[in-house]
Amino acid sequence: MTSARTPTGAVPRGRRAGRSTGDDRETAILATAERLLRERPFGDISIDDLARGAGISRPTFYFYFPSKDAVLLTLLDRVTEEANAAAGDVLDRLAEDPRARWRELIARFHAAFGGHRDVVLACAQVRGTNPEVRRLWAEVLERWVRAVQAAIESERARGAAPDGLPARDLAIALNSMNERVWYATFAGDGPAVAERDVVDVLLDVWLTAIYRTTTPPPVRSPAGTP
Amino acid sequence: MTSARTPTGAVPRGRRAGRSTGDDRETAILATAERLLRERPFGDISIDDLARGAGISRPTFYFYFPSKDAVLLTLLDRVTEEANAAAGDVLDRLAEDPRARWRELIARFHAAFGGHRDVVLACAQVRGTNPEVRRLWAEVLERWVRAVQAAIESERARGAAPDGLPARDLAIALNSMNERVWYATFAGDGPAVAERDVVDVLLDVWLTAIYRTTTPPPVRSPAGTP
DNA sequence: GAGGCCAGTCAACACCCTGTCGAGTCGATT
DNA sequence: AATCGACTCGACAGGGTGTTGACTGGCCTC
Repeated sequence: MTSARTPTGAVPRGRRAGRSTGDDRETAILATAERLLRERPFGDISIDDLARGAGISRPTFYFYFPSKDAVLLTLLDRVTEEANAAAGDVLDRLAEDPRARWRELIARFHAAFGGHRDVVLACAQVRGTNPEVRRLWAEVLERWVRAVQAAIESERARGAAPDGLPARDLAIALNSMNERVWYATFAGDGPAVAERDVVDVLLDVWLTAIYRTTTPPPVRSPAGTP
Repeated sequence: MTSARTPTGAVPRGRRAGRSTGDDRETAILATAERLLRERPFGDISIDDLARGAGISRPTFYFYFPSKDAVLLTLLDRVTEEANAAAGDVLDRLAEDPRARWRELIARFHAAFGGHRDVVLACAQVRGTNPEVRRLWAEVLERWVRAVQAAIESERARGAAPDGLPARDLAIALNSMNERVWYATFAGDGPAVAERDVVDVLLDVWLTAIYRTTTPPPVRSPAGTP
C-alpha cells in the first residue's frame, strides 16, 4: 500500500505490475463481475466464477486482482467517477435557480447510481465486511459532503437560506438520507420510495431543511417576490 | 419455518425444541457473542469462537442455534423490542408540544441503539448478505414508518403541519436518514455527526421537513402565537 | 540463434470454516 | 431396569481462499 501508483495518483487495484496483452483478461474479469452481479449477490459469486467467466483458471485470477473485493473496488471507482462527472459544476450555479439546480444535482446522482445499481448494491453489502470499500466510500462521501456544505454556506451568505444547523452536519444528514433511500429503492426490500418519485421526495426534504421552503428565491430577488 | 412458535407468536430462533438446563448454555452463547462483538467484527467471529466461549464444542452449538446469524438475529430482536418499548406512546402525545415530543422520540431511539451499538453495527453489516436479517429489519422499519406516517397525517389534520409530500414517503425518507446517520456516528468511519449533536441535527431536519419550521405550534394555539 | 528474462498460466496443495452424521452420556420417567 | 429425550462431541464431507512451484512462449540481447 506504499508504492506503485498510477499516473493519476490512485493506488492500482488491478494487476500487480507491467503492461501487456493481459489487459483484455483484466477487462474480461471486470465484465464478468458486472454480468454475474446482475444475476446474483456478490457473496454468492466465487473467485472461480469470475475466473471461469473470464476464461482463466482461479490461480490466474490472482495475477490480475489480489482478491474478489478488489474487482468490486475497481467497479466502484468507475461509478463514483461517473457520478462526480455527472454532478459537474451544478452547485456553482445554484443561485440562478436554487430549486432547479438542487433537483438537477439529485437527479444526476440518481441516474448515475441507478445505471449501475448492481455495483452500488454490492458495494453497500460488502462495506460492512471490507475496510477498503468502507474507506473508499467514506472518501467519496466526504467529497460530496464538503461540496454541499460549501453550497449551503454560500446560500446562507447571499441571504437565500436562513441560518440553522452547522452546514456540515446538515450536509452529512442530507447525503446520508439520499444514500439510504436510494439503497432501499434500488434494492426493493423494506420500506422504499417508488423509483419514479424518489428524486422529488429527496429534493423536498433538502429544500425544506436548507431553506425552510420548497421555493427558494433565485439570485437578487427581493424577499417576498416570486 | 412453519411450526413451533413461542407463546408470543414469534418464530423461535434458538434451540430446536424442549426446555431444560441448556437454557444457560443458550444465554452463554448470546453473552459470548455480545462480548466478542465488542472486540471484533461479526465476520471475524467463527462459530467455534462462539462455542468455545460458551464452553461447548462446535457441533453442540448447532443444538442451540441453526447458524451464527441466528445468534445475531436473537440479539437484534432484543434491541428492537427495547427500542419499541422506549418509544412508547410518545407519538400519541405529539400535539402537546410537537418539538419536545419529536425530540423525545429521536432521543429515545438514539439511547436504545447507542446502548447496543455493537449489535446494531453487526446487523447493518450482515444485512447485505443475510436475507433473514434483512427481512427482520425491514419489518421493524416498516412499523416505525407507519407510526411516523400516521403522526404526520395527524399533525396535518389538526393544521399544525402543511400539506406536502405523501406522508409515507416523507416518513421513509426521515427514518432512512436516521438509520444511516446513526450508523455513521456509531461506526465512526466516514463523515459523521458528533454523537453529542446527532439528536438535535436529526430533529432539525425532521421538524423542517414536516412543519417547515423548527418551532411547530402546540395544540389549539392560534396561528402566529408562540 | 543461443541464452535469458519475464508476463502469463495452472495443477496441486495447505488451510479454514461450515454444516451434518452417528455414536455416545445422563437424568428423569414408567 | 428399560426407555426416552435432552444434550454432547469426534469425525467427516464439502466448498471456499490464497500460495507455491513448475511450465510456456514471446521478445530482447549479445
